[in-house]
Amino acid sequence: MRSPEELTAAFRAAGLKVTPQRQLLFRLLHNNSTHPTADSLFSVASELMPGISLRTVYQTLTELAQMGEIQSIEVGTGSQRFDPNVSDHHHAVCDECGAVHDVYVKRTPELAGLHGFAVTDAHIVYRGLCADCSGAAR
Amino acid sequence: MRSPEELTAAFRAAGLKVTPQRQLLFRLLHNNSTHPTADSLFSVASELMPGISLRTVYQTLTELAQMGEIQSIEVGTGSQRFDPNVSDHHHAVCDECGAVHDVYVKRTPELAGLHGFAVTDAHIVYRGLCADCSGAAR
DNA sequence: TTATTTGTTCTCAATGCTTGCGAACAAGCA
DNA sequence: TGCTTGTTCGCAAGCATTGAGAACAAATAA
Repeated sequence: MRSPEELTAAFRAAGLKVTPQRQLLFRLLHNNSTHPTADSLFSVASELMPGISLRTVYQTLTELAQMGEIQSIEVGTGSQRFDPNVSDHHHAVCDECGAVHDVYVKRTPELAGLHGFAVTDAHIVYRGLCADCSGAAR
Repeated sequence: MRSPEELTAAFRAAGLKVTPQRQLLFRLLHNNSTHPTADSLFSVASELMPGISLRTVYQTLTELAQMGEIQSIEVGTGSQRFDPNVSDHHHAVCDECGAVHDVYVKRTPELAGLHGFAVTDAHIVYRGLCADCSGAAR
């Protein structure tokens, strides 16, 4: 996604208002590679802005997703996750700690054995253990 | 998954009881390639066995999944889907009608750009329009 | 600076999906 | 047939997410 400054301009250009809540979320999402859930963002946001509503977090995330600034992903962890990285990539989910990592793949395989399906998107979810969890202790 | 008869034997062998509810679900799942949700199975089951509980459907599906007879998949349609096809395959979801089709892929791409992640599973979800929806009229 | 408009935030309730719990029940075996 | 133990059912609770409406504040014009 674009920088908080650019988003501010983009929101205004779109006739949307730039509120402190939105600016906070812009900042929390910028360069954020943790693939946060709405709730985890809400937790962090609440510390910086007590009183902010979970509803507002959801709403802003939805808007950003509609604008194409972030993408909403579903990796089987029960709740939506949001990713400010909107380049074409995939995800690796650690079964141990739940961490989600970005993965780049040379070429997504063409589907086989199915005729007439017009693919517009393909998303791969890898599962396993991340470096931290598969490594050392435990 | 195995046939209703084999499942019956397997359940008994595992010390589990074979109830009419379970037998019905075995039959409804056998050769079922619709990737049903718990609720859609419940609807069909209810017509054949009025009074069956959605709770029982969930429970039996969970057991079958734990036994490895079916797999629970999550393709971003809001609810879990169950697939009696437990071979190594992937899924194509129609954005129009929601249908889920099985897809076989020659080789899942190795992940790149991420070090130390030990992959145990990879699942690809394709999105687009199925033959029925991308084809003719609409 | 103030007033006005219009989009935003917040609270609360409601939804959809899934699971926990406990009482009534029935399959399987002696 | 009777007993034991797993099963079913109904209901409530849990979590994630969304809808609705009143109070509010950003943006713009006066």
